[in-house]
Amino acid sequence: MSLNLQEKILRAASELFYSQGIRATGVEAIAKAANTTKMSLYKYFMSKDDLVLAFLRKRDEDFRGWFVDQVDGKADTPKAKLLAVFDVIGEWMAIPEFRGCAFINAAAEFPLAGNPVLQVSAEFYDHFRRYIADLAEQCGSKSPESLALQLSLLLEGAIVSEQMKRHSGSAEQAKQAAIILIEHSIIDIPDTSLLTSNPGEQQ
Amino acid sequence: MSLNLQEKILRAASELFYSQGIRATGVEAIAKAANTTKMSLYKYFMSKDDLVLAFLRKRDEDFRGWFVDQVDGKADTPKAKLLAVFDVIGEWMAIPEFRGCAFINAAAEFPLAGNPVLQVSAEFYDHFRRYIADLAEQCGSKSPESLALQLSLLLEGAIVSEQMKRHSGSAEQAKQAAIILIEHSIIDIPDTSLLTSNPGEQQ
DNA sequence: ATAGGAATATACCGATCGGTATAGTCTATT
DNA sequence: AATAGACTATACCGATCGGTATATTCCTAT
Repeated sequence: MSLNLQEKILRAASELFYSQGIRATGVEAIAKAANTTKMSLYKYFMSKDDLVLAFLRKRDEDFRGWFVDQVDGKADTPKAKLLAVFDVIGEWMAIPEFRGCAFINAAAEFPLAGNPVLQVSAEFYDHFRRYIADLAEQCGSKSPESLALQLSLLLEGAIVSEQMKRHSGSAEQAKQAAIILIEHSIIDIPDTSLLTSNPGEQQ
Repeated sequence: MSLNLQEKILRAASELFYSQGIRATGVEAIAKAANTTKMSLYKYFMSKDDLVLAFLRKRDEDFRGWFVDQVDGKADTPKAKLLAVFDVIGEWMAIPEFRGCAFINAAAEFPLAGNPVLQVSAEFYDHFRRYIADLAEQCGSKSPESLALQLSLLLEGAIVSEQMKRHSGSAEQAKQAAIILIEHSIIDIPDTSLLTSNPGEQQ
């Protein structure tokens, strides 16, 4: 029935961190939202920074688990799953609580280079990209890593775009672009390499 | 020689806001960085919020101006410019001061729906997308708005990706994807519509 | 019944926040 | 030389920050 106190605190913190931002959320407000006090909060978490990392790590697990389940519930074949990814993101972006990606937001709030927050955020996207790359490989993509990175750029772009301006069709456009990129990565179309910007400084 | 005091304050604020984050930067630190005091700061700016908006609006102007100049310096034809966009972003992301997109970061720090910060950030990307859409139209793209949105998703994705993990080749991959999308948007390849995720629930 | 640990309530700490009040310094114009 | 206005220096305001000390209540296990 009632949750572990530690989990209650973590849940309250997670919701506030995500909805209001991390720096904008004080520990007093977290304790109040969890129906407890700062004393108990500091019994389970050494510091606010510790709580922030716990939030991000749990979010990493939860989101990826939820995400894979959603995709699996929508599609069976690898190629269909690769496209369903964009539908799942699109549905996520449509919920009113959507406030962008917790990891991108956290990275924006804690810019210092060696910060563990940045590290956890980078790991999340590594995991995410690995998931996409595996699907890409099962599709028969000729360079799964490249395709995975490109698709993840579309996804991240759609998320931050939707965060700044809601309902601008980012997810649909991302999916349309993904269709083209996926198809192009699977079946080769040899005569599209005639596009060069400045032939002299090609890298 | 020496700048307007108001501009000196705005410059100091801009650098600190961008490098450390907005909430993490106090007005006292801004005044100190501008070699002045809080009193003068509050003579020229009504509040910190006012200063934040001034920072974002100036950034909007400056960045877009700088960006267009860079692109124009790299390419002549619309199509070449469309690709040069990715080179410019790639070079920008390589400088050590790079800390992501000021507008995405600001949006992450001020999540409340009606916040003017969010509005200014959305306007920046509207302007940016318009610039891309104009180039796309001059290229003969069949749907310049769609292509522009797709390309901007790639760009925004590359920026946040590079912010979380430096030197992961985001800009190059974004450019490779852009080449395919641009080519596909200009010359039609009719037989790539055989890609459907779940035929029953197509939206 | 009672002891012990878990949780609460509350007050406090020093530091910093955004913002202001007041007095003094400097320089340019007359 | 005097005056005006821009700028500085500094102290202060109430509020809030992350974090702690202390004492009390509550529940459970023996």
